[in-house]
Amino acid sequence: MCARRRDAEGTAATRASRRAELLSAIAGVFADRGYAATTVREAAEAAGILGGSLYYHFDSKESMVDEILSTFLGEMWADYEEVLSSGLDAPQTLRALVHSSFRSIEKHRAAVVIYQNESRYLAQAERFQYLTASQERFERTWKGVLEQGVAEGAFRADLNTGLIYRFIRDTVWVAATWYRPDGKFDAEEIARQYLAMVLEGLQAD
Amino acid sequence: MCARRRDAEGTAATRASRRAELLSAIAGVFADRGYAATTVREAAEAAGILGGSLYYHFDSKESMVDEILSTFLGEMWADYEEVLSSGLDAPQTLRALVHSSFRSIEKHRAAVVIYQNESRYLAQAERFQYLTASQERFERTWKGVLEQGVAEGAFRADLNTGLIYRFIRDTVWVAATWYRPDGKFDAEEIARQYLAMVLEGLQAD
Amino acid sequence: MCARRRDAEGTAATRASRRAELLSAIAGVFADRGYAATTVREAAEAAGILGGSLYYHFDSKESMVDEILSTFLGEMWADYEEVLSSGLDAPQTLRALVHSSFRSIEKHRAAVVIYQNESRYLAQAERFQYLTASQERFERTWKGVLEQGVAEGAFRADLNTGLIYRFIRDTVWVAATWYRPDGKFDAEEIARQYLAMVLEGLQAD
Amino acid sequence: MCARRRDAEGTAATRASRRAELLSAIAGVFADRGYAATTVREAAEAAGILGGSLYYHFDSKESMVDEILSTFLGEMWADYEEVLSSGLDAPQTLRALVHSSFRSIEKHRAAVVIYQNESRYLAQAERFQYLTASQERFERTWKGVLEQGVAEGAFRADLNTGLIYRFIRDTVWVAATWYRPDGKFDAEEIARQYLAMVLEGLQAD
DNA sequence: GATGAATGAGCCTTCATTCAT
DNA sequence: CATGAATGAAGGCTCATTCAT
Repeated sequence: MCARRRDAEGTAATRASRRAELLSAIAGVFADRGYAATTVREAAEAAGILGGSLYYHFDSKESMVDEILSTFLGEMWADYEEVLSSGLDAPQTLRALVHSSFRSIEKHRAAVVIYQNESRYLAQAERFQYLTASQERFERTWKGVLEQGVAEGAFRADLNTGLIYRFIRDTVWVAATWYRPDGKFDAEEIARQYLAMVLEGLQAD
Repeated sequence: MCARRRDAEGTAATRASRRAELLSAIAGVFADRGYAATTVREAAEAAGILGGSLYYHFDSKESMVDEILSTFLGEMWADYEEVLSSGLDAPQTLRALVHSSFRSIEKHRAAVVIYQNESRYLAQAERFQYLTASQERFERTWKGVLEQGVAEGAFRADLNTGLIYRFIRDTVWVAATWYRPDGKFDAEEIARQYLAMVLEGLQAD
Repeated sequence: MCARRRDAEGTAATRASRRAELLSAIAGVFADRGYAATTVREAAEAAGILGGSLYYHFDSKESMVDEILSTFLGEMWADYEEVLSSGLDAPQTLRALVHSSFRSIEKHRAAVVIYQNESRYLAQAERFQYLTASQERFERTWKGVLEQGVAEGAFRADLNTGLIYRFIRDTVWVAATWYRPDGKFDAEEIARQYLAMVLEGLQAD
Repeated sequence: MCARRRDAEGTAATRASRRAELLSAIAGVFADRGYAATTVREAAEAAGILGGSLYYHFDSKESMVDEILSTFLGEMWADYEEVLSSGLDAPQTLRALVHSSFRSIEKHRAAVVIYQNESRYLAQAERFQYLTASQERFERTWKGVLEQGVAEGAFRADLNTGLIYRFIRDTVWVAATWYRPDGKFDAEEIARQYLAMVLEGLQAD
């Protein structure tokens, strides 16, 4: 059949899914080679089209990362919110957040890698102010949980929550760097082992 | 004496110290803005000279990072070797390595950040093969300590050493990202708290 | 038919002719100002586009000369081969080669000038090894003809063929330097006069 | 002895000979690698000093070639003048000029090569107008000899003197390109063979 | 006279972006 | 929607030149 197909669901849906398709391919290259080091041509090639053609779908290279990152952060915060509004105690919240984080990595690996590697650079631009905002919200959230846990007597009081927050934050997100969906462990198992180390310690008793 | 006098501190020494001076400034910008995102002009400006002048001292932008990274890795491994050849048991070794690492961060903060952020990109080039080699040596070293600890009965046997290695590696090095020499905690204190978390766990007993 | 129509003259042909068009303009400037002394911007300007645009068509400045020279040498050797395989005797071969050479100059003036002026410099690069090879083949060919002529008793035996070869080679190619297509003489006439001088001598009998 | 030597002939002479010494080394590199392609550093290295030091002796890179070329042309024209004012007939003059030219090549090989390769490029600058002037004087001189020879009945009348002049000019100077002082033939022998070819022809009688 | 560090203009090249088809 | 040719602003790097020592 020759006529260009007009999807039953209509143009809008088709269009959105095409975007998602393109963005997925693009996020992959951005993650693998770095945002700055990836040329638009390469990104386009990964998506199966030519450089110029990407500009039919996106305004600029920047708007590509933008959409990748904001989509990821949107979903991540939605998941986090669900956890935080469930009325769990501090240790349960911490466990749930860690699990949620590793699940995010599983689902948005490329986006997390980009977030991890390019945030600081991108955050210089006005447009990416939301990255800084997210960062701060992240810090408030986690420190809140840790402090609450200390207050509840569930977590040790002799450690600095600011420091511990940083350790946890880093380990969790950097995991995206080495996580492979086809590896030995799935997200749940990684989360479990991570929590065992962080909560109970490495030491044999 | 007839020959034109070469100062006792000598050309060689002067030159080397000038290099170190430049490199220190350059490492700072590379760490802050990213290697790829930093222009040679910017790096030079940070060193107080003009873009072209850097090429009197270095062959290329690449050779600048090269020197920054290899110097850092050289010193780091020298310190690691000292620890590893001291005949300590596994938990002591782990503690000593963590302390050594945070001390490295204190001394070579910029280099560590660069190492963290640019390694994967740089490692594509033949010239930076030593980064991959260092990475592998790092993995062997750490996994060795962890496995020995499990064998000695000092560490829990129910956790995967490969996973734990990664968690530790990431947290330690990523710390360079947020570490500020003038911050609340010095390297020793950070190492102590980190070890407390990792070895004894966050949970109050 | 569904596929977007690719004109019969086709993309390939269009592209090739565009290349040839650009190359012709570029060869002109390279010949006039020298390869090293010509900037890419100037070359582009001569082709009616901007500096950067040339890189859509060519990999590098070097690959531009490369294509110019190898195209010329390819055609020149094809013509030479035709002469050499015609079974002519030495004097006839010499005459035919000279005519062929001047015809080459007429057709590829710019390329010949470039060949003449830049060969030694370019030949330093691996990529231009074929220039040296061509040079050697050239020497073998011409000395062969001269020696055969001497053996046949057609040429004087008291002159050194190596020297004579060089005189002939130089004069022929350097002619590209002053040859103007709109000048008083065409390639055939120049060849005729040149042969008269070289074969019969300047001296009135 | 330590004190810097003050030559008996005094500073001026010493200075001049030092210049000549430097210039000779510089001319060598310019000839071998091309004027544009040779860096001042390389030229200086060939002279055994550092780049900056050359500027004590010369104003600029340009003034180095300038001095090389004008010195050569000065001597060459002096020799030519001697020939031209000797009252020889045309064939004898031609012979003498060719011999003089090959002797110039023998003595100023590097300068001749530079003259040959860079003239056209350099002549663009006001400062090198004398190259064009020399060229024109050269043409007048040679065409004069040829025309006189034709008038005297010594040279064939059926050849265009303009063309013949060019052939001779080119061959003679390009010889500098391949002439090696330690080669099989010296300047006199090369001149003899060249004249044999050009005057009597290649053809066996 | 010579050194070596620095300058700054300019070169080749890359690449995000545009736009006619 | 996609193509491919072109744009133009940098970017890394080179190099003639200067100058304090």
